[in-house]
Amino acid sequence: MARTDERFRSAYNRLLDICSSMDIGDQLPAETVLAERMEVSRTIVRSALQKLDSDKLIQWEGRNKTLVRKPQSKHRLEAAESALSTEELEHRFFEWILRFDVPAGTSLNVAQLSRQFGVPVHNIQELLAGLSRLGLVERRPRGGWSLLGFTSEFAVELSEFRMLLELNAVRHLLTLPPEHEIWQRLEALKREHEELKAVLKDHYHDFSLLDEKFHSAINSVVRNRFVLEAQKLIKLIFNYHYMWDKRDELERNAAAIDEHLEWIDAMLARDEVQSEAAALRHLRRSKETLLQSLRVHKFA
Amino acid sequence: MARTDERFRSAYNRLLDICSSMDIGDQLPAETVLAERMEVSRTIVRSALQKLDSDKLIQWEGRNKTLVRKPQSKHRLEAAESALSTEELEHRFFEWILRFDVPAGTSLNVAQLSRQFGVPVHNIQELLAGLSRLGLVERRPRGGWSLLGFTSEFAVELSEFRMLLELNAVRHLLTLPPEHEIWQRLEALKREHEELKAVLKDHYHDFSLLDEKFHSAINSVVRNRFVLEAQKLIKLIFNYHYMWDKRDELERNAAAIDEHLEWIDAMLARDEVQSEAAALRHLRRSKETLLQSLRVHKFA
DNA sequence: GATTTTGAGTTTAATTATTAAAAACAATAT
DNA sequence: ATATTGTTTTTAATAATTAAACTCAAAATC
Repeated sequence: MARTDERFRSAYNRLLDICSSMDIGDQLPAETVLAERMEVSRTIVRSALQKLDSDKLIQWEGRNKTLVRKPQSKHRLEAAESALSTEELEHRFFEWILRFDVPAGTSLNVAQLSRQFGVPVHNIQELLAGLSRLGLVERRPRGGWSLLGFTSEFAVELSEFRMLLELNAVRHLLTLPPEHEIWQRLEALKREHEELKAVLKDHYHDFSLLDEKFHSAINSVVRNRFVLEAQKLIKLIFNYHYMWDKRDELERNAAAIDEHLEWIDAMLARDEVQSEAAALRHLRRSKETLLQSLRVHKFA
Repeated sequence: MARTDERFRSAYNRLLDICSSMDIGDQLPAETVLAERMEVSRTIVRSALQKLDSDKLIQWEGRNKTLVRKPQSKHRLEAAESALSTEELEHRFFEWILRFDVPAGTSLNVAQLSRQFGVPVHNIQELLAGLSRLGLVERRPRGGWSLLGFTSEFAVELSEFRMLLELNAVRHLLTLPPEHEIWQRLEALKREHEELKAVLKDHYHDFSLLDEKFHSAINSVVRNRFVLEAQKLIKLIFNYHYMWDKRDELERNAAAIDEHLEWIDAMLARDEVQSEAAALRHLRRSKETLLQSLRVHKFA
């Protein structure tokens, strides 16, 4: 068979809803109106009307579409569970790779991944084609794909790229006028860091959320689609590593909070040199942590 | 039907060549050896051998494959002209967009592009899936794709991203030791710029090549897959604009050469402040040129 | 008579089915 | 033992298929 009639099914159900809100004997609006309202083509509207007619829910003659009886729940068509969206698929793919430490060089095959994630082969193809542009996977000469990423070189390069982007964000941030909302956000973040620091022993798990919030704030001052796209990947990878590298979590988070605070203070003082220095210190340590967690996993 | 037997046909022809270079009564090598030499799977080798056998060109019994008679040109299978490679396709796609000023928001349809470029639908799908990751195209809700890029915002963001990357490269370059090969390359580039400047009136078209060479040299000191990937796109777009924006080409190139020379001199003098300033001056003007050429094309 | 709406036919595109090709495995000959 | 072949299984590219969108002419309504 060819494409699914999922679009038809959901449109039909929406049409039932429209019928429900009408009285028996009322006329349904014109095909074009329905098509517009339901955001589908007239073709779908017509086939849905046809089904309503043959199910004796409406009487359809020319442009008269009279509601004969109110639809009941038994009339609804069950919608096939919607497949994962592109973003969900991507998320689950990374989750799989990071959680199971799928090693670089692993050959990926489309059919197997398609089964594993319960999505059409097509979607996997597109995902891989996209990731190949980020240098994460590679098409092998005689068909098939091969996972490249998540070697330590990858982590180093990603970290360095992250430094590049965040240092740029910091430089840009320091040129913003005092009335810019970022300064308030930084003040708030400073308070949140101090609050968490006070109760860290019992809440050190909360840091990863605060960490993301902080870095997002810094990066938010740069509006650039290329930077944004890169940050998506960076966030994903760093976050996953935070999630399961549990060694010395308390100590690491305590150190990170102090580094953040230094960094925030330097920015609030509009001190360019100190800000960059503090940013570098934190980003370098972050890179080391990522690298170390990769090593630990490799030899675990 | 499913996939073409193009691979088989070309393998068969190559096998005929091998037979031609042998004498009647000779034995063909083992299947694995043939497969390796011809860079195809044994499956193909075996089906080609089968055809040779049934065409009475060889006698095949177990591991004896005896050449019975020499193949003639009539035995050759005609091969379908080979399709474009992924990179060629990408190149031609950008060429089309930039040359015909395909406006942002244009709906792209896979079947039509497939015909236009003479490649299977499949390849177009993959190309678009990849480009969607760069924010150049977008999948539309009701199927199909839509071109996003090449608005002036895109040009601005691309230019700014380029600045970010090249300034980073400059900073990194200045930390390299005197024995690094980049310094010789810069000296050579300086000479080339001066030579071209002397004869610019008659050879101003040669600048775009030198320009690419110069920027590639600067960027070559950064080894990072994300940076590299971004630079591919940047190079492509800037180069195309150079290619057909012919207004004031002589003046623009003369100015650019002077900017490059200032920049090179500052780097050779290991002057960090001057290098960055010169780089910024050139990159800012470059951005303006790109923007202007976009405007001109839009209202032409 | 102009406009809206419908009917029918055509085109486009997503997905499945199919087949070529590759890979894996097992058996046999050297 | 090792090299080679025979067989089976798996994978991936593409053609066929069908849902959905689009187009245009005819008919109905105002």
